Amino acid sequence: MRILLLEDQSKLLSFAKKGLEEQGIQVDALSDGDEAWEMATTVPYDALVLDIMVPGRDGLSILRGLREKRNSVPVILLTARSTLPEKIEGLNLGADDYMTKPFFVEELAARLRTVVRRQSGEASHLLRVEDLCMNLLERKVSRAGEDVDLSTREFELLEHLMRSPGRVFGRMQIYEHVWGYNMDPETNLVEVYIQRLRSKIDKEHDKKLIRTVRGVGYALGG
Amino acid sequence: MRILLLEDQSKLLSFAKKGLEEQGIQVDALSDGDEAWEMATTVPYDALVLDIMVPGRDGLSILRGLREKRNSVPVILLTARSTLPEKIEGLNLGADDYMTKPFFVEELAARLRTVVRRQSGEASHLLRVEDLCMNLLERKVSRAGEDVDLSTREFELLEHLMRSPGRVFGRMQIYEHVWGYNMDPETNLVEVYIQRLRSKIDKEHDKKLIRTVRGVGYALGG
DNA sequence: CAGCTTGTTTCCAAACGCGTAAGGAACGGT
DNA sequence: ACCGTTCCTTACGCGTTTGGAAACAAGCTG
Repeated sequence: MRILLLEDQSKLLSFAKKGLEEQGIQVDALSDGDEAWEMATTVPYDALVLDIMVPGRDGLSILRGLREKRNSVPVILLTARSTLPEKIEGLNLGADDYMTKPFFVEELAARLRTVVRRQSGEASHLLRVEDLCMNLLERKVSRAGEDVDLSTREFELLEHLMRSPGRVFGRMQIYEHVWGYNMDPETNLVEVYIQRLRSKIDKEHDKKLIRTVRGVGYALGG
Repeated sequence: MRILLLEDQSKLLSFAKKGLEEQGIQVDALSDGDEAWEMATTVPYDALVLDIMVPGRDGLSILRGLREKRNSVPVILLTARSTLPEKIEGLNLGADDYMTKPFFVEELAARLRTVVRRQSGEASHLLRVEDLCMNLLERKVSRAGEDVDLSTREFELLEHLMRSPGRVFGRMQIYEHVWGYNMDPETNLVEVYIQRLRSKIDKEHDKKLIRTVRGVGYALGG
């Protein structure tokens, strides 16, 4: 698999390149948007990973340009943790997934693989676990066909759980992904949000989707 | 998996310990280098995570000492973001990896697994002995297809037994791995938990998986 | 068989982890 | 600036888990 990686923080760039290559993914690492556009339009990559904010042409612009040219190469966007609205814009433009920085290289690799694998299939920005559906593009969630509305945090927490159905996540792990890593280990925020999710998702259904694993954490389905 | 974690910032220490333990990694957390040296040279850890700057013996010194003693335990060094030269020195001394602070506990866990796997060829997140299955990621156990639920300790004990099917473990050995080192040798906790496991796993099945070896200890299957 | 050692089972109090409610701070829209 | 929503913290009750101990059963040995 060969991909293009566009990211202007040189440290992150080289780190990610190295990490991906260890996992057998060929990486062309660039830090300039114009060069990236040049490459993306001439080399047949299996996927692109684009930071939204870079010098030269930015990631969104490149994505837009490619889609206008009917180029359907899978694209994963990188955004800073704060910029939420752009996520949606990116997905509307035809991005296949996004990641917030900082991220785990392992996870990026995993998402690259899924995004490339399903290239031939369909259902890009849809997550489903049993009768629970999440549409990343519209940022909507439904259980058994009925719409459920969630706050931003609730949504992100659920998204994280839905990305690996059945897998148990520890609280710290959830913190790190959903909130960021400077969290007070004594708080019980995760419990609070799990309870809110439950009240919206599991409360009026027979089958409970959110599972507690005492002393460890939570999992969805399975 | 059992590791030693040396780090002097108490907050980070407790945070990381908690996070790693959520992922099924047993952690002896220390903040003093001399103690760490003491432990590292007496307990057979699967890996060490050493901060470079700590009171007492520092991380690099411990690493150097171990390698001089031909001890090849995997070591991951922790460094402040700034200190670049020391990274190189650490790797030259035989460290297996390093991480800059601050870091995601999850990533540390991932690297620990890689580093340990590299060392001893460990496998997937699925353990199976006869018709008994354990899924480490989902933290679920089933016997003959039926789910069994276990408390944390029970799970850890079973995991330990399942990692070496057929092998007989002495009580002390089980203590050390499942509970930790500072245990009262007069108690019969292991027996109690073996009994609890049996009642959940062997009780209603013809074939008993947990075997007692009189005067020695217990084994699973075989 | 009697006595000793070793393992099994039962019981209980204390500690712990989780769920939940309530209140205040911060945010966002009008 | 106001109001409603979202976010985070704190605190408490409850059920489970845990570790310890002690009674009980099963093997060995002389």
